[in-house]
Amino acid sequence: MSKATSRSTIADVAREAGVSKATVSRFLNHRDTLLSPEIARRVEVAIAQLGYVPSPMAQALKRGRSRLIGLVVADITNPFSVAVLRGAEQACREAGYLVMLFNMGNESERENAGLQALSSYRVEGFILNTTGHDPGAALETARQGKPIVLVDRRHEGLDVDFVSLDNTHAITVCGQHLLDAGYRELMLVTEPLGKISARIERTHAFNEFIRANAGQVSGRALEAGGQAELIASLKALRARAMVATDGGPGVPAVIGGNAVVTLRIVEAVEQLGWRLGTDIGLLTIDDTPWAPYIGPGVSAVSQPTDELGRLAAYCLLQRLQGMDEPAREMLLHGTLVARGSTRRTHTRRPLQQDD
Amino acid sequence: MSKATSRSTIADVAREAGVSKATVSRFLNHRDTLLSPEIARRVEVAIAQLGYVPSPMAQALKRGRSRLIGLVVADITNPFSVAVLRGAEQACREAGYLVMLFNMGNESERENAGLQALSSYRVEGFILNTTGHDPGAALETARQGKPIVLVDRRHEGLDVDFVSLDNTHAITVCGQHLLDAGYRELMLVTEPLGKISARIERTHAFNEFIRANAGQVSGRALEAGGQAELIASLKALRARAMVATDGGPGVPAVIGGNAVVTLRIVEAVEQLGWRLGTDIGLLTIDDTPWAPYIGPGVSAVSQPTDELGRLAAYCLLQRLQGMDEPAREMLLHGTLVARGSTRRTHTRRPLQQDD
DNA sequence: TTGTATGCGTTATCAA
DNA sequence: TTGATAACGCATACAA
Repeated sequence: MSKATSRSTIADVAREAGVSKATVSRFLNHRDTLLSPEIARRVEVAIAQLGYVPSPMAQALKRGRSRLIGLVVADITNPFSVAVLRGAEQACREAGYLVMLFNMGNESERENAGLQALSSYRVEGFILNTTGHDPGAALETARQGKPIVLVDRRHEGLDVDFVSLDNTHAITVCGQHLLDAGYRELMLVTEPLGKISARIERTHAFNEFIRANAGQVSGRALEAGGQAELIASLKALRARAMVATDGGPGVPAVIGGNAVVTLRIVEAVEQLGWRLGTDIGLLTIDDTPWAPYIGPGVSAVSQPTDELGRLAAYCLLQRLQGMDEPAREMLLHGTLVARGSTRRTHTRRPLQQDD
Repeated sequence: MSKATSRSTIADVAREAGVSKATVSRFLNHRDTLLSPEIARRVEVAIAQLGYVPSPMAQALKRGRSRLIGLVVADITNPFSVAVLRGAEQACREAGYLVMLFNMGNESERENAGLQALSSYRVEGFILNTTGHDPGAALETARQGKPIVLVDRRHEGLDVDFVSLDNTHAITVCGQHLLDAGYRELMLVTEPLGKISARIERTHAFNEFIRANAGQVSGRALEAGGQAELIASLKALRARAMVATDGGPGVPAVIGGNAVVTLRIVEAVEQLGWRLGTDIGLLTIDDTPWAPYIGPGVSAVSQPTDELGRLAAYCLLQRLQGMDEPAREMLLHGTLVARGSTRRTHTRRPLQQDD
């Protein structure tokens, strides 16, 4: 084992093995070729003895390749971001890359700062899950030929690989499920759209669904600013449902655009004293571990988050290996998980005799 | 703006400004002293013109200081880990450090791999939220004089700064609250203890609380393995509470050791058809955004997670600045957030007239 | 097959 | 006050 207080270098190994630094380097990089078995042995034991580990920093400096991938997320607090991070990190690690994370904490101004910080560490490529609100650094990065993969959110004017949930499909699944469950008055609630493509696409898809099924269903989309506004909109929604004339029992349904806004909807429903499912339907995009236990269970379209992260990493790795095809768009389907919040009648399991 | 396809170096700046590399370097590092205003100006504009940013890699190589901090978390999926990460990352960034994250994905064997990977990048210190199951690399790191701060989980034989929730206090707060709410039969449910200090401490504190209040309350701790075992234990608990004779209504209460296990308890309670609060009390350590909306709301002792992360970072930064005091232990208090799950009677807010 | 020498982008030591 | 130069740890072109 090493005895030194600071890490040993390639020079230490060379001295220990009685060879030159170049030989050690060759052992490290071209083990099989260009090396006599005897020397290889000596180097090998020296490395083991000193516990030598190459310095990626020095390697990066010399090679111009850092084996680092930059991951910038808008908000690490969002479970979706975390899940993507997990998948991406794992895939990168398996390919010999380490992920440097930059969390913007929902401050879109920090986007450029993040890219620059990671850029200065010479990361070889980026996975971005950001607003693209301030596209300067990203565009510059792309212009420099550094590969970028966008996850969940497109950036205007940035023509690069894009990995995301198929929002149109997801919303259609939502709408159809609500239709099948007998809801006739729908509302999509999202956080303020801004330039966030996922929210915009979901809103478009929702409006399109309503238009396509105009005979059976009506609905509108809401950008939920404050909580008061949300509550007012829910009341109005229910009022509209009440006067619906096509035979339904007048129960409206809401689609939550993501887990965060869904929690706000749940809060509003609670404040109104309504029961999920019976008084109002609720369906959310992005399933969470706690969704089954809110009220009668919150129905959800589950995103393949891990898969999205892995896919993003794979795309990036392909680009790093020189692939030069036009920008790709990879849309994955979500899967519906129906629970009590979209069942217009449901009973709580009764207390059992032997309990 | 830069016109180059690859980043400009200090040499480019020197050429552009008509000075030597050394001068540029001095401008960067000792701006105020040792520099004539005229030259400083020239360097400044050259830097701006080329969009020059120093290479932290090269700096690290030369200085032996990477300005990198390694953060190893047991499971990025755990909201607690994320919250700590957030706080730590922010504090580090404000101090000019970047955080390199390594997620172990709950595979304790990867602990050494993580430390070594980050170590090879010459991170200057570590923040660890890991099991310490395989202490080799951590001990070696500490021996090399690299500072380590432990968060939430101690490592056997590793005498370094430790930042955590005050588990004894938290459990006492839990116990007292349940006592005040009239529960007399208690159970602490944790995930398997293993070598995880937080779980062990909470269990000890719980047993101690029961002993200290033996006259009023009884209880036991459960390491919840499978879900079936958990359900059986809950039934047994309720049975014990039923026969309690001190006048109470025979309602037991459970303390969930963390958010993850609490969700399992919620599931079990649901499967049993019990109502939270009335049929069984529930109190969890670590508050979450969804806790208010599970049943009548799940009571919690909220951890100051952000604070914990920041504090860990501060401790580490102090060590990096050469502080050489004995290892410190910083325990922060949690705060109780009482909700319906610890109210033995509670009514859902009724449907309102004007809805 | 192995060793020598050079340079990656910086900082620090020396002269000037 | 400024400039030339060596060194950080490594990989590679070239020489042997």
